Amino acid sequence: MDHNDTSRALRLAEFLPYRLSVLSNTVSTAIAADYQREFGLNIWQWRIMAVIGESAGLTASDVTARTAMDKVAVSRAVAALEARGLLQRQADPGDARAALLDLTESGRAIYEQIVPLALAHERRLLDALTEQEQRALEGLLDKLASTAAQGRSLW
Amino acid sequence: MDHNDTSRALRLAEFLPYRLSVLSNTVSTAIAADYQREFGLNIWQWRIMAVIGESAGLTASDVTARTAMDKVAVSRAVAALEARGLLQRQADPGDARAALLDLTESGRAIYEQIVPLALAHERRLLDALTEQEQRALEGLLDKLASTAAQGRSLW
DNA sequence: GAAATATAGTTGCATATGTAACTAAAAGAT
DNA sequence: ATCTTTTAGTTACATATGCAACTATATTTC
Repeated sequence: MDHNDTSRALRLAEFLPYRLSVLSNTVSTAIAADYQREFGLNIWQWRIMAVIGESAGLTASDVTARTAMDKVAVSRAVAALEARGLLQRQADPGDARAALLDLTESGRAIYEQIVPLALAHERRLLDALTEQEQRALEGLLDKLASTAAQGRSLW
Repeated sequence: MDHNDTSRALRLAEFLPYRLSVLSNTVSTAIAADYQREFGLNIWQWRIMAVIGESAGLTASDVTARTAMDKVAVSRAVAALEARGLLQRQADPGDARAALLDLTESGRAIYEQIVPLALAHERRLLDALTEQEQRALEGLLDKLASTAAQGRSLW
């Protein structure tokens, strides 16, 4: 049975999509628990704070495009952040349907606290790899992501 | 700003946990849509069929241990598969609480059809990589998974 | 410059998922 | 042997999520 033979047996533990899913879930769950405990934020709220903290004045649509979240998830997370006073909406002068999003002062304060935590999580993972492996990982993830995304549009 | 400096800025698009999550979701969503359309199975049902197809006679607990699913998810997916006649439970002679799970004939028939599809999905991803990159990926995923899992127990 | 079409964002509803509580059987302790 | 604790699996409930329908504004077409 050849390695490329698609008629070979399938072992779940070795199946790439399964492994990616388990790895991603393990990582995300650990981080999510952390942010929930420390700041009462879920993953989606945190993602939005991350992109707005990085570039203020984006609209919800911009956020949707940059976070791989759907617009409903963005809408809900933005509403929750606004309700908590971490984020504010400003009328978009050029488009009355849209709103420009910014962190409030207290949102910014939390953002400044989260970033180092997030980077520490990432670092803990990357520290298990050599410099060379880290670079290899970058490249592999890029390739896989673009291959996977391609498929999506073709089907 | 040094690459190892945790006080550096955070860019979501380059943040490893985020990239893993997006990649895993893209892959899983594509596969899930496929299995849903072709066989009416969701990811969890498919995972259970995969492990039972691979080793018949496991209990739900065994499945829980091998699939990184929680026992409630396993219970529900097993119930759904049984209701559709794809899987059957047999009393465990040694433990009256447990049941031994097996694919039915029609379950087995579907299993035989899914395996090549699943492998084709995997192959499409891996074909974007050289042989060497594929081996590197294996190793990196192993390292990351074990590092991530370690964290989980410590926290 | 209407009418038709597309886009930004929200809401409602149906389903999925996670946590905790539960039942029944096993295993361990005294 | 009985009492206690653990384990297998299910059920109930509360919350999260995804999809479709909706409102309001922009954009395009004729």
